[in-house]
Amino acid sequence: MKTSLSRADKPTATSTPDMVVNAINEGIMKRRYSVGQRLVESDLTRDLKVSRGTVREALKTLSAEGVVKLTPHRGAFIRSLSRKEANDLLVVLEVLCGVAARLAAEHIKHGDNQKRFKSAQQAIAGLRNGGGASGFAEERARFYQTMLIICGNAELERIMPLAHIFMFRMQFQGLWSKKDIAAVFKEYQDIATAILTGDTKLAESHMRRHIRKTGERMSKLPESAFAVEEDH
Amino acid sequence: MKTSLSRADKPTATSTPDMVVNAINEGIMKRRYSVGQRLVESDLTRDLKVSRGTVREALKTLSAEGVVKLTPHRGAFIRSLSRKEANDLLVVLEVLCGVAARLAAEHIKHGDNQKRFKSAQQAIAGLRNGGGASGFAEERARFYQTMLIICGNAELERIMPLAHIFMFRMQFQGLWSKKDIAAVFKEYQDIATAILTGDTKLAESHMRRHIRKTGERMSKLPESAFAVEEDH
DNA sequence: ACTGACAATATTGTTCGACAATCCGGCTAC
DNA sequence: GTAGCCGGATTGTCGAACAATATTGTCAGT
Repeated sequence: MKTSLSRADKPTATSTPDMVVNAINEGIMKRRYSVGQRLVESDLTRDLKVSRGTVREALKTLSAEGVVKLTPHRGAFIRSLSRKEANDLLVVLEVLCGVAARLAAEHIKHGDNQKRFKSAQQAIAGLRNGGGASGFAEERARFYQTMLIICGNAELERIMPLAHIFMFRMQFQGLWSKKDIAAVFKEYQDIATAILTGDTKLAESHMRRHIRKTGERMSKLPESAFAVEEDH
Repeated sequence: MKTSLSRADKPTATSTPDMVVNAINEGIMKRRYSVGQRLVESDLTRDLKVSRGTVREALKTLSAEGVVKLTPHRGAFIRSLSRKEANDLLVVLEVLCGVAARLAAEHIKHGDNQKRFKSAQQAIAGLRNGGGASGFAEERARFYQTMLIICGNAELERIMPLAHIFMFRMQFQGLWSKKDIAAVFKEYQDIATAILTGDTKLAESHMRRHIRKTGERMSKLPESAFAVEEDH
Protein backbone atom coordinates (compact mmCIF):
# COMPACT_ATOMS: atom_id res chain seq x y z
CA MET A 1 0.00 0.00 0.00
CA LYS A 2 1.25 3.39 -0.96
CA THR A 3 -1.08 5.27 1.35
CA SER A 4 -3.57 7.35 -0.57
CA LEU A 5 -1.24 8.89 -3.08
CA SER A 6 -2.96 6.94 -5.79
CA ARG A 7 -5.13 9.86 -6.64
CA ALA A 8 -2.24 12.24 -7.12
CA ASP A 9 -0.16 10.19 -9.52
CA LYS A 10 -2.77 9.67 -12.21
CA PRO A 11 -2.71 12.90 -14.15
CA THR A 12 -3.38 11.20 -17.47
CA ALA A 13 -5.76 8.52 -16.29
CA THR A 14 -8.76 10.78 -16.78
CA SER A 15 -11.32 10.61 -19.54
CA THR A 16 -11.06 12.83 -22.59
CA PRO A 17 -13.71 15.33 -21.49
CA ASP A 18 -11.93 15.60 -18.16
CA MET A 19 -8.73 16.43 -19.97
CA VAL A 20 -10.52 19.23 -21.73
CA VAL A 21 -11.91 20.43 -18.43
CA ASN A 22 -8.42 20.46 -16.95
CA ALA A 23 -6.98 22.20 -19.97
CA ILE A 24 -9.53 24.99 -19.72
CA ASN A 25 -9.15 25.30 -15.97
CA GLU A 26 -5.41 25.52 -16.40
CA GLY A 27 -5.87 28.03 -19.20
CA ILE A 28 -7.82 30.19 -16.80
CA MET A 29 -5.22 29.99 -14.06
CA LYS A 30 -2.40 30.63 -16.51
CA ARG A 31 -4.17 33.70 -17.88
CA ARG A 32 -4.59 32.23 -21.35
CA TYR A 33 -8.30 32.85 -21.02
CA SER A 34 -9.56 36.07 -19.55
CA VAL A 35 -12.69 36.59 -17.51
CA GLY A 36 -15.72 37.00 -19.71
CA GLN A 37 -13.97 35.56 -22.74
CA ARG A 38 -16.01 33.47 -25.11
CA LEU A 39 -15.01 29.88 -25.74
CA VAL A 40 -15.78 28.79 -29.27
CA GLU A 41 -16.29 25.07 -29.73
CA SER A 42 -14.45 24.89 -33.03
CA ASP A 43 -11.38 26.59 -31.55
CA LEU A 44 -11.28 24.09 -28.72
CA THR A 45 -11.66 21.10 -31.02
CA ARG A 46 -8.78 22.42 -33.08
CA ASP A 47 -6.47 23.36 -30.21
CA LEU A 48 -7.14 20.29 -28.08
CA LYS A 49 -7.57 17.80 -30.89
CA VAL A 50 -10.80 16.34 -29.62
CA SER A 51 -14.22 15.98 -31.14
CA ARG A 52 -16.97 18.48 -30.71
CA GLY A 53 -19.09 16.15 -28.64
CA THR A 54 -16.26 15.81 -26.18
CA VAL A 55 -15.85 19.57 -25.99
CA ARG A 56 -19.54 19.97 -25.35
CA GLU A 57 -19.47 17.47 -22.51
CA ALA A 58 -16.53 19.30 -20.99
CA LEU A 59 -18.29 22.64 -21.25
CA LYS A 60 -21.33 21.15 -19.57
CA THR A 61 -19.16 19.99 -16.69
CA LEU A 62 -17.50 23.38 -16.40
CA SER A 63 -20.88 25.02 -16.42
CA ALA A 64 -22.05 22.79 -13.59
CA GLU A 65 -18.91 23.73 -11.67
CA GLY A 66 -19.71 27.37 -12.24
CA VAL A 67 -16.52 28.05 -14.17
CA VAL A 68 -18.19 28.95 -17.43
CA LYS A 69 -21.61 30.32 -18.20
CA LEU A 70 -23.58 28.63 -20.94
CA THR A 71 -25.97 30.81 -22.90
CA PRO A 72 -28.26 29.13 -25.43
CA HIS A 73 -27.15 29.61 -29.01
CA ARG A 74 -24.44 32.01 -27.87
CA GLY A 75 -21.92 29.65 -26.41
CA ALA A 76 -19.72 29.38 -23.34
CA PHE A 77 -18.10 32.29 -21.54
CA ILE A 78 -15.55 32.30 -18.77
CA ARG A 79 -17.77 33.30 -15.91
CA SER A 80 -17.36 36.72 -14.47
CA LEU A 81 -19.07 37.87 -11.33
CA SER A 82 -21.20 40.91 -10.84
CA ARG A 83 -21.02 42.57 -7.47
CA LYS A 84 -24.18 40.84 -6.35
CA GLU A 85 -23.04 37.46 -7.61
CA ALA A 86 -19.75 37.86 -5.78
CA ASN A 87 -21.59 38.72 -2.58
CA ASP A 88 -23.95 35.78 -3.01
CA LEU A 89 -20.99 33.51 -3.51
CA LEU A 90 -19.34 34.76 -0.36
CA VAL A 91 -22.43 34.09 1.70
CA VAL A 92 -22.36 30.46 0.61
CA LEU A 93 -18.61 30.16 0.88
CA GLU A 94 -18.67 31.45 4.44
CA VAL A 95 -20.68 28.52 5.71
CA LEU A 96 -19.11 25.92 3.45
CA CYS A 97 -15.53 26.90 4.19
CA GLY A 98 -16.49 27.24 7.83
CA VAL A 99 -17.70 23.68 8.08
CA ALA A 100 -14.70 22.54 6.04
CA ALA A 101 -12.30 24.13 8.49
CA ARG A 102 -14.20 22.57 11.37
CA LEU A 103 -14.08 19.11 9.87
CA ALA A 104 -10.43 19.50 8.96
CA ALA A 105 -9.60 20.37 12.57
CA GLU A 106 -11.67 17.41 13.69
CA HIS A 107 -9.69 15.00 11.52
CA ILE A 108 -6.26 16.55 11.71
CA LYS A 109 -4.97 13.74 13.92
CA HIS A 110 -5.84 10.90 11.55
CA GLY A 111 -3.14 9.32 9.41
CA ASP A 112 -0.64 11.74 7.95
CA ASN A 113 -3.15 14.55 7.72
CA GLN A 114 -1.16 16.77 10.01
CA LYS A 115 1.96 16.37 7.92
CA ARG A 116 0.22 17.02 4.65
CA PHE A 117 -1.62 20.04 5.88
CA LYS A 118 1.51 21.53 7.38
CA SER A 119 3.21 21.18 4.04
CA ALA A 120 0.43 23.04 2.28
CA GLN A 121 0.45 25.70 4.92
CA GLN A 122 4.18 26.28 4.69
CA ALA A 123 3.99 26.50 0.92
CA ILE A 124 1.69 29.46 1.34
CA ALA A 125 3.62 31.05 4.16
CA GLY A 126 6.78 30.77 2.09
CA LEU A 127 5.29 33.10 -0.48
CA ARG A 128 4.80 35.83 2.07
CA ASN A 129 7.82 37.69 0.84
CA GLY A 130 8.28 37.75 -2.86
CA GLY A 131 6.18 34.95 -4.28
CA GLY A 132 4.58 35.97 -7.54
CA ALA A 133 0.85 36.45 -7.65
CA SER A 134 0.28 33.47 -9.90
CA GLY A 135 2.20 31.19 -7.58
CA PHE A 136 0.03 32.31 -4.74
CA ALA A 137 -3.16 31.39 -6.57
CA GLU A 138 -1.86 27.87 -7.08
CA GLU A 139 -0.67 27.33 -3.54
CA ARG A 140 -3.89 28.75 -2.26
CA ALA A 141 -5.78 26.21 -4.32
CA ARG A 142 -3.58 23.44 -2.95
CA PHE A 143 -4.25 24.67 0.56
CA TYR A 144 -8.00 24.43 0.14
CA GLN A 145 -7.73 21.16 -1.72
CA THR A 146 -5.70 19.63 1.09
CA MET A 147 -8.15 20.91 3.65
CA LEU A 148 -11.06 19.39 1.75
CA ILE A 149 -9.39 16.01 1.51
CA ILE A 150 -8.67 16.02 5.22
CA CYS A 151 -12.32 16.78 5.89
CA GLY A 152 -13.18 13.35 4.59
CA ASN A 153 -16.59 14.54 3.46
CA ALA A 154 -17.20 13.53 -0.13
CA GLU A 155 -20.30 15.65 -0.43
CA LEU A 156 -18.48 18.76 0.65
CA GLU A 157 -15.70 18.03 -1.78
CA ARG A 158 -18.25 17.58 -4.52
CA ILE A 159 -20.15 20.80 -4.13
CA MET A 160 -17.47 23.10 -2.78
CA PRO A 161 -16.95 25.58 -5.55
CA LEU A 162 -13.22 25.23 -5.57
CA ALA A 163 -12.98 26.54 -9.05
CA HIS A 164 -14.86 29.58 -7.91
CA ILE A 165 -12.09 30.35 -5.56
CA PHE A 166 -9.59 30.35 -8.38
CA MET A 167 -11.85 32.50 -10.46
CA PHE A 168 -12.56 34.80 -7.63
CA ARG A 169 -8.91 35.24 -6.97
CA MET A 170 -8.26 35.73 -10.64
CA GLN A 171 -10.91 38.31 -11.24
CA PHE A 172 -9.64 40.53 -8.48
CA GLN A 173 -5.96 39.83 -8.73
CA GLY A 174 -3.81 42.92 -8.75
CA LEU A 175 -6.57 44.96 -7.18
CA TRP A 176 -5.72 44.34 -3.57
CA SER A 177 -3.53 46.69 -1.59
CA LYS A 178 -0.34 45.61 0.16
CA LYS A 179 -2.20 45.91 3.41
CA ASP A 180 -4.94 43.62 2.19
CA ILE A 181 -2.42 41.01 1.16
CA ALA A 182 -0.67 41.13 4.51
CA ALA A 183 -4.02 40.72 6.22
CA VAL A 184 -4.85 37.70 4.08
CA PHE A 185 -1.58 36.01 5.02
CA LYS A 186 -2.30 36.62 8.66
CA GLU A 187 -5.79 35.19 8.34
CA TYR A 188 -4.55 32.03 6.67
CA GLN A 189 -1.98 31.68 9.43
CA ASP A 190 -4.68 31.86 12.07
CA ILE A 191 -6.84 29.34 10.27
CA ALA A 192 -4.00 26.91 9.75
CA THR A 193 -2.88 27.12 13.36
CA ALA A 194 -6.36 26.45 14.64
CA ILE A 195 -6.76 23.46 12.35
CA LEU A 196 -3.36 22.05 13.25
CA THR A 197 -4.13 22.21 16.95
CA GLY A 198 -7.48 20.55 16.38
CA ASP A 199 -9.48 23.45 17.74
CA THR A 200 -12.70 22.97 15.80
CA LYS A 201 -14.55 26.02 17.10
CA LEU A 202 -11.62 28.34 16.47
CA ALA A 203 -10.93 26.93 13.03
CA GLU A 204 -14.50 27.50 11.96
CA SER A 205 -14.74 31.01 13.35
CA HIS A 206 -11.40 32.06 11.89
CA MET A 207 -12.35 30.73 8.51
CA ARG A 208 -15.70 32.46 8.55
CA ARG A 209 -14.08 35.66 9.64
CA HIS A 210 -11.64 35.38 6.77
CA ILE A 211 -14.44 35.06 4.27
CA ARG A 212 -16.32 37.97 5.78
CA LYS A 213 -13.19 40.11 5.70
CA THR A 214 -12.74 39.17 2.08
CA GLY A 215 -16.23 40.48 1.47
CA GLU A 216 -15.39 43.75 3.18
CA ARG A 217 -12.22 44.17 1.16
CA MET A 218 -14.17 43.36 -1.97
CA SER A 219 -16.81 45.95 -1.27
CA LYS A 220 -14.15 48.62 -1.56
CA LEU A 221 -13.15 47.61 -5.06
CA PRO A 222 -14.24 49.82 -7.94
CA GLU A 223 -17.16 48.90 -10.14
CA SER A 224 -14.76 48.09 -12.96
CA ALA A 225 -13.65 44.94 -11.16
CA PHE A 226 -17.06 43.39 -11.62
CA ALA A 227 -19.20 42.22 -14.47
CA VAL A 228 -22.24 44.24 -15.32
CA GLU A 229 -25.52 42.90 -14.04
CA GLU A 230 -27.62 41.26 -16.72
CA ASP A 231 -31.36 41.44 -17.17
CA HIS A 232 -33.37 43.42 -14.68
CA MET B 1 -41.43 45.04 -26.37
CA LYS B 2 -43.28 42.60 -24.18
CA THR B 3 -41.31 43.37 -21.06
CA SER B 4 -39.50 40.36 -19.68
CA LEU B 5 -42.33 37.89 -19.61
CA SER B 6 -40.69 36.07 -22.43
CA ARG B 7 -38.89 33.79 -20.06
CA ALA B 8 -41.93 32.83 -18.03
CA ASP B 9 -44.21 31.72 -20.82
CA LYS B 10 -41.88 29.21 -22.33
CA PRO B 11 -42.40 26.04 -20.35
CA THR B 12 -41.31 23.94 -23.30
CA ALA B 13 -38.56 26.28 -24.42
CA THR B 14 -35.90 24.26 -22.64
CA SER B 15 -33.15 22.59 -24.55
CA THR B 16 -33.41 18.94 -25.47
CA PRO B 17 -30.87 17.76 -22.88
CA ASP B 18 -32.84 19.65 -20.24
CA MET B 19 -35.96 17.82 -21.29
CA VAL B 20 -34.14 14.57 -20.78
CA VAL B 21 -32.96 15.74 -17.37
CA ASN B 22 -36.50 16.61 -16.40
CA ALA B 23 -37.81 13.33 -17.71
CA ILE B 24 -35.35 11.37 -15.62
CA ASN B 25 -35.91 13.48 -12.53
CA GLU B 26 -39.63 12.97 -12.91
CA GLY B 27 -39.08 9.29 -13.48
CA ILE B 28 -37.32 9.13 -10.15
CA MET B 29 -40.03 10.97 -8.28
CA LYS B 30 -42.75 8.92 -9.93
CA ARG B 31 -40.98 5.68 -8.98
CA ARG B 32 -40.35 4.64 -12.56
CA TYR B 33 -36.68 4.43 -11.71
CA SER B 34 -35.55 2.88 -8.49
CA VAL B 35 -32.55 3.82 -6.40
CA GLY B 36 -29.43 2.15 -7.70
CA GLN B 37 -30.99 1.33 -11.04
CA ARG B 38 -28.78 1.48 -14.09
CA LEU B 39 -29.67 3.86 -16.89
CA VAL B 40 -28.69 2.47 -20.27
CA GLU B 41 -28.10 5.07 -22.94
CA SER B 42 -29.73 3.07 -25.70
CA ASP B 43 -32.91 2.65 -23.66
CA LEU B 44 -33.10 6.38 -23.06
CA THR B 45 -32.54 7.24 -26.71
CA ARG B 46 -35.34 4.84 -27.62
CA ASP B 47 -37.82 5.92 -24.94
CA LEU B 48 -37.20 9.66 -25.19
CA LYS B 49 -36.56 9.80 -28.92
CA VAL B 50 -33.37 11.77 -28.68
CA SER B 51 -29.87 11.13 -29.90
CA ARG B 52 -27.20 9.54 -27.82
CA GLY B 53 -25.14 12.71 -27.60
CA THR B 54 -28.09 14.48 -26.06
CA VAL B 55 -28.59 11.68 -23.57
CA ARG B 56 -24.96 11.86 -22.61
CA GLU B 57 -25.13 15.58 -22.01
CA ALA B 58 -28.18 15.07 -19.84
CA LEU B 59 -26.47 12.36 -17.83
CA LYS B 60 -23.49 14.64 -17.31
CA THR B 61 -25.77 17.31 -15.93
CA LEU B 62 -27.53 14.83 -13.66
CA SER B 63 -24.18 13.60 -12.46
CA ALA B 64 -23.10 17.13 -11.61
CA GLU B 65 -26.35 17.56 -9.69
CA GLY B 66 -25.59 14.38 -7.80
CA VAL B 67 -28.71 12.60 -9.02
CA VAL B 68 -26.91 9.87 -10.88
CA LYS B 69 -23.50 8.38 -10.44
CA LEU B 70 -21.35 7.98 -13.52
CA THR B 71 -18.93 5.08 -13.50
CA PRO B 72 -16.44 4.86 -16.39
CA HIS B 73 -17.36 2.20 -18.91
CA ARG B 74 -20.22 1.03 -16.72
CA GLY B 75 -22.72 3.78 -17.21
CA ALA B 76 -25.09 5.85 -15.11
CA PHE B 77 -26.87 4.70 -11.97
CA ILE B 78 -29.55 6.39 -9.94
CA ARG B 79 -27.48 7.44 -7.01
CA SER B 80 -27.98 5.65 -3.75
CA LEU B 81 -26.41 6.75 -0.52
CA SER B 82 -24.35 4.68 1.84
CA ARG B 83 -24.69 5.47 5.51
CA LYS B 84 -21.55 7.56 5.42
CA GLU B 85 -22.59 9.41 2.28
CA ALA B 86 -25.96 10.19 3.83
CA ASN B 87 -24.25 11.54 6.92
CA ASP B 88 -21.83 13.60 4.86
CA LEU B 89 -24.74 15.01 2.92
CA LEU B 90 -26.55 15.98 6.10
CA VAL B 91 -23.52 17.85 7.41
CA VAL B 92 -23.50 19.97 4.28
CA LEU B 93 -27.26 20.33 4.15
CA GLU B 94 -27.36 21.54 7.73
CA VAL B 95 -25.36 24.65 6.98
CA LEU B 96 -26.80 25.25 3.52
CA CYS B 97 -30.41 24.88 4.55
CA GLY B 98 -29.60 26.92 7.64
CA VAL B 99 -28.37 29.86 5.67
CA ALA B 100 -31.26 29.43 3.24
CA ALA B 101 -33.78 29.69 6.04
CA ARG B 102 -31.98 32.73 7.39
CA LEU B 103 -31.99 34.50 4.04
CA ALA B 104 -35.62 33.58 3.43
CA ALA B 105 -36.60 35.12 6.75
CA GLU B 106 -34.55 38.16 5.84
CA HIS B 107 -36.40 38.68 2.57
CA ILE B 108 -39.86 37.53 3.56
CA LYS B 109 -41.20 41.06 3.46
CA HIS B 110 -40.19 41.81 -0.13
CA GLY B 111 -42.76 41.68 -2.90
CA ASP B 112 -45.23 38.84 -2.61
CA ASN B 113 -42.75 36.55 -0.93
CA GLN B 114 -44.87 36.21 2.16
CA LYS B 115 -47.90 35.18 0.17
CA ARG B 116 -46.01 32.65 -1.90
CA PHE B 117 -44.29 31.10 1.03
CA LYS B 118 -47.49 30.84 2.99
CA SER B 119 -49.04 28.98 0.10
CA ALA B 120 -46.23 26.47 0.00
CA GLN B 121 -46.40 26.04 3.75
CA GLN B 122 -50.13 25.40 3.76
CA ALA B 123 -49.76 22.88 0.96
CA ILE B 124 -47.52 20.85 3.23
CA ALA B 125 -49.60 21.35 6.35
CA GLY B 126 -52.67 20.22 4.44
CA LEU B 127 -51.11 16.83 3.95
CA ARG B 128 -50.77 16.29 7.67
CA ASN B 129 -53.77 14.06 7.75
CA GLY B 130 -54.10 11.72 4.86
CA GLY B 131 -51.87 13.02 2.11
CA GLY B 132 -50.17 10.22 0.25
CA ALA B 133 -46.46 9.81 0.64
CA SER B 134 -45.73 10.73 -2.97
CA GLY B 135 -47.70 13.93 -2.67
CA PHE B 136 -45.68 14.86 0.34
CA ALA B 137 -42.42 14.48 -1.53
CA GLU B 138 -43.63 16.87 -4.19
CA GLU B 139 -44.96 19.51 -1.83
CA ARG B 140 -41.81 19.23 0.19
CA ALA B 141 -39.80 19.95 -2.92
CA ARG B 142 -42.02 22.94 -3.68
CA PHE B 143 -41.51 24.19 -0.14
CA TYR B 144 -37.74 24.15 -0.46
CA GLN B 145 -37.89 25.55 -3.96
CA THR B 146 -39.98 28.47 -2.81
CA MET B 147 -37.67 29.10 0.09
CA LEU B 148 -34.68 29.14 -2.22
CA ILE B 149 -36.28 31.61 -4.59
CA ILE B 150 -37.15 33.91 -1.73
CA CYS B 151 -33.55 33.80 -0.59
CA GLY B 152 -32.58 35.66 -3.72
CA ASN B 153 -29.14 34.10 -3.71
CA ALA B 154 -28.39 32.64 -7.13
CA GLU B 155 -25.30 30.85 -5.91
CA LEU B 156 -27.19 29.08 -3.18
CA GLU B 157 -29.87 28.06 -5.64
CA ARG B 158 -27.20 26.75 -7.95
CA ILE B 159 -25.35 24.51 -5.54
CA MET B 160 -28.11 23.51 -3.18
CA PRO B 161 -28.59 19.83 -3.81
CA LEU B 162 -32.32 20.05 -4.19
CA ALA B 163 -32.45 16.85 -6.09
CA HIS B 164 -30.68 15.21 -3.21
CA ILE B 165 -33.56 16.07 -1.01
CA PHE B 166 -35.94 14.27 -3.32
CA MET B 167 -33.63 11.33 -3.52
CA PHE B 168 -33.07 11.31 0.16
CA ARG B 169 -36.73 11.33 0.82
CA MET B 170 -37.26 8.63 -1.75
CA GLN B 171 -34.61 6.30 -0.50
CA PHE B 172 -36.01 6.26 2.98
CA GLN B 173 -39.65 6.59 2.20
CA GLY B 174 -41.83 4.15 4.05
CA LEU B 175 -39.17 3.58 6.66
CA TRP B 176 -40.17 6.30 9.06
CA SER B 177 -42.45 5.67 11.99
CA LYS B 178 -45.69 7.57 12.56
CA LYS B 179 -43.97 9.39 15.34
CA ASP B 180 -41.15 10.44 13.06
CA ILE B 181 -43.59 11.80 10.52
CA ALA B 182 -45.47 13.78 13.13
CA ALA B 183 -42.19 15.22 14.33
CA VAL B 184 -41.23 16.25 10.81
CA PHE B 185 -44.53 18.10 10.35
CA LYS B 186 -43.95 19.92 13.60
CA GLU B 187 -40.44 20.88 12.58
CA TYR B 188 -41.59 22.28 9.26
CA GLN B 189 -44.23 24.24 11.08
CA ASP B 190 -41.65 25.81 13.36
CA ILE B 191 -39.38 26.66 10.48
CA ALA B 192 -42.16 28.19 8.43
CA THR B 193 -43.43 30.26 11.33
CA ALA B 194 -39.99 31.63 12.05
CA ILE B 195 -39.46 32.53 8.41
CA LEU B 196 -42.88 34.15 8.09
CA THR B 197 -42.26 36.35 11.10
CA GLY B 198 -38.88 37.36 9.74
CA ASP B 199 -36.98 35.97 12.71
CA THR B 200 -33.66 35.17 11.02
CA LYS B 201 -31.92 33.62 14.02
CA LEU B 202 -34.84 31.40 14.87
CA ALA B 203 -35.39 30.33 11.28
CA GLU B 204 -31.78 29.26 10.93
CA SER B 205 -31.65 27.41 14.23
CA HIS B 206 -34.95 25.62 13.63
CA MET B 207 -33.84 24.56 10.19
CA ARG B 208 -30.51 23.28 11.44
CA ARG B 209 -32.21 21.45 14.24
CA HIS B 210 -34.54 19.83 11.74
CA ILE B 211 -31.62 18.57 9.68
CA ARG B 212 -29.84 17.28 12.78
CA LYS B 213 -33.01 15.51 13.92
CA THR B 214 -33.30 13.97 10.51
CA GLY B 215 -29.80 12.62 10.98
CA GLU B 216 -30.75 11.13 14.32
CA ARG B 217 -33.84 9.47 12.90
CA MET B 218 -31.76 8.20 10.02
CA SER B 219 -29.17 6.66 12.27
CA LYS B 220 -31.85 4.35 13.63
CA LEU B 221 -32.71 2.93 10.23
CA PRO B 222 -31.53 -0.57 9.40
CA GLU B 223 -28.51 -1.19 7.23
CA SER B 224 -30.78 -2.35 4.43
CA ALA B 225 -31.93 1.21 3.82
CA PHE B 226 -28.47 2.21 2.63
CA ALA B 227 -26.20 1.39 -0.25
CA VAL B 228 -23.15 -0.68 0.46
CA GLU B 229 -19.92 1.24 0.76
CA GLU B 230 -17.68 0.89 -2.25
CA ASP B 231 -13.92 0.67 -2.33
CA HIS B 232 -11.93 0.95 0.86
C1' DA C 1 -24.94 60.19 -41.35
C1' DC C 2 -28.51 57.40 -39.08
C1' DT C 3 -32.08 53.92 -38.82
C1' DG C 4 -34.53 50.08 -40.12
C1' DA C 5 -35.23 45.86 -42.73
C1' DC C 6 -33.15 42.22 -44.98
C1' DA C 7 -29.50 38.90 -46.56
C1' DA C 8 -25.16 36.46 -45.56
C1' DT C 9 -22.33 34.34 -42.34
C1' DA C 10 -20.87 32.11 -38.13
C1' DT C 11 -21.89 29.33 -34.36
C1' DT C 12 -24.47 26.37 -31.72
C1' DG C 13 -28.09 22.42 -31.26
C1' DT C 14 -29.05 17.88 -32.58
C1' DT C 15 -28.90 13.74 -35.21
C1' DC C 16 -26.81 9.71 -37.27
C1' DG C 17 -23.45 6.23 -38.09
C1' DA C 18 -19.16 4.19 -37.14
C1' DC C 19 -15.43 2.08 -34.63
C1' DA C 20 -12.39 1.27 -30.54
C1' DA C 21 -12.19 0.28 -25.60
C1' DT C 22 -13.99 -1.92 -21.90
C1' DC C 23 -17.02 -4.66 -19.01
C1' DC C 24 -19.85 -8.75 -18.17
C1' DG C 25 -21.47 -13.44 -18.39
C1' DG C 26 -20.80 -17.90 -19.82
C1' DC C 27 -17.99 -21.51 -21.59
C1' DT C 28 -14.12 -24.52 -21.73
C1' DA C 29 -10.13 -26.85 -19.97
C1' DC C 30 -7.73 -28.40 -16.35
C1' DG D 1 -14.08 -25.33 -8.50
C1' DT D 2 -11.18 -22.18 -10.58
C1' DA D 3 -8.43 -19.85 -14.17
C1' DG D 4 -8.53 -18.22 -18.46
C1' DC D 5 -10.65 -17.22 -22.79
C1' DC D 6 -14.36 -15.64 -25.83
C1' DG D 7 -18.19 -13.08 -27.59
C1' DG D 8 -22.01 -9.93 -26.87
C1' DA D 9 -23.43 -5.67 -24.83
C1' DT D 10 -22.43 -1.08 -23.54
C1' DT D 11 -19.82 2.93 -23.18
C1' DG D 12 -16.13 6.31 -25.13
C1' DT D 13 -14.88 9.00 -28.92
C1' DC D 14 -14.87 10.45 -33.48
C1' DG D 15 -16.57 12.63 -37.84
C1' DA D 16 -19.91 14.51 -40.88
C1' DA D 17 -24.13 16.50 -41.72
C1' DC D 18 -28.11 19.47 -41.29
C1' DA D 19 -31.38 22.59 -38.68
C1' DA D 20 -31.98 26.49 -35.58
C1' DT D 21 -30.46 30.65 -34.01
C1' DA D 22 -27.45 34.71 -33.26
C1' DT D 23 -24.29 38.03 -35.22
C1' DT D 24 -22.63 40.72 -38.74
C1' DG D 25 -22.81 43.02 -43.05
C1' DT D 26 -25.47 45.45 -46.64
C1' DC D 27 -28.36 48.66 -48.46
C1' DA D 28 -32.29 51.46 -49.23
C1' DG D 29 -34.76 55.40 -47.43
C1' DT D 30 -35.04 59.45 -44.86
